[in-house]
Amino acid sequence: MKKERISNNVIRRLPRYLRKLDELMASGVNRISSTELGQQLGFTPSQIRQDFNCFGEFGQQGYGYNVPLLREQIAGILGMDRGFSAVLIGVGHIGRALMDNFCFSEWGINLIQAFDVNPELVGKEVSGVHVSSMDELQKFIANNKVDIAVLTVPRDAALPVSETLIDNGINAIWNFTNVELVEPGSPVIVENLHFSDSLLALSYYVSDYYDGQKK
Amino acid sequence: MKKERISNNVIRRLPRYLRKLDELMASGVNRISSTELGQQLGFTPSQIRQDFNCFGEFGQQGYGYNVPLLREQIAGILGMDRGFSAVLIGVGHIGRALMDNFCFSEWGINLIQAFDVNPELVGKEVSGVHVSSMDELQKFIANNKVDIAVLTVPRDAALPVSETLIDNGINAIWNFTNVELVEPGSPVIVENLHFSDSLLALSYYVSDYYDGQKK
DNA sequence: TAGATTGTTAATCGATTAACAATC
DNA sequence: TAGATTGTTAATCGATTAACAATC
Repeated sequence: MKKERISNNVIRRLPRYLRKLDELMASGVNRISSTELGQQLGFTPSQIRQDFNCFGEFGQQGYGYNVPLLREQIAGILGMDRGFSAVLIGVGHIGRALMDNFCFSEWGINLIQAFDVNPELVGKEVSGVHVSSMDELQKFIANNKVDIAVLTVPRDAALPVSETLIDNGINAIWNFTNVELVEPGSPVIVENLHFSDSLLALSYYVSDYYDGQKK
Repeated sequence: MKKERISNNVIRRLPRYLRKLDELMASGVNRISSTELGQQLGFTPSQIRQDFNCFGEFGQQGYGYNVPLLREQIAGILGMDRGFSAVLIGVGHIGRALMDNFCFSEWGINLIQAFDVNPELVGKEVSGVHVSSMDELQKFIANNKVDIAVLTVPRDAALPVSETLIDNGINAIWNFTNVELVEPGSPVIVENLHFSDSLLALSYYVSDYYDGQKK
């Protein structure tokens, strides 16, 4: 695998490649060219070849790409085979939605424990995952290898909880709280899923569409 | 307002500006320079000035930017004052999480109706929004101005439901299904919130971090 | 007026696209 | 061998950063 710094743009495209390749595999396609793949994804063939070549030579001249092989390569690059473990903090609506419906293991992540303040939830199992009291969070992190914290607490709890996590050695947070958790330049890896940012971008494009119609 | 095509990168930064400005207003800050704003957001002052100048002259030389005024300008650009209406399809876990916890009105969107196939939900109110049968979806769209459809149905229903929506004139979809809804080049505005793509990007950065440590 | 900070042009940097030799 | 398609270099395009005149 090459060592040059991979741009964020490339990283963001990898999961889309992965989903498309899964889809192709499911429909029995074993081989695909960058041209065909580009048409299906809306990318140029050049871009696809450049993207893959960031990580090595996955194709074969005159043939194209072997779908299952390429799929495995990309899964490896994304760390899906590393057995990362995650804990979920905040078994509210979104937390529960993730536990019940989002298949962490499909993406190579083990959700090993959940935490909540609600005494009615503590001690129960939700979708096969044990819910512990927030009081036990620190001890759990200290005694278990936890690679990722999924943060689904209410807005007000976001900052204090994230500070606890970071102070106890958590280095990566999947953030659903719509709150910026760290200062710019922090070494902690925070992946934000800011629903409102997404909705506002949509709102902009809808506005833009209506404005275009008027003319 | 200027007319040049605004790049997607700029659009994606606008909601972050908005959140930061709300925060500044809440703490009573009335005026800010591009330098200070840049430090707080991790952007360069140049970028901030370029971004704002896409839409007009919002600042004042020698002074900086008026926080409430700038906030209003950005809210307007994002279409928050247009009174867009939305319907939500699929009152499952994620749908419910949005209805109960996500404040659509805070972002200028009116959630006017929800739809589900489950007869136990149909006719009920969820967080003040009426849940109708999926059978009534077509009629409702025909008889009401609906700007945005929030798609929170299970994966299998994603494509058929989105086709129904589009066939009935829906032009913008906020997509939580982790499924690509339209072909590349479609005129329909789809804003994807692909949880798995986000998690995999995080997984990549965690892998990358561990690889860096090893050396 | 002097100082501060924008608006805007120019320079740089990086990402995408095109082209083509290498090779299966 | 001929055809296809990659890997990779070069060209283009666009986005970010720097610089500075305009001006509050």
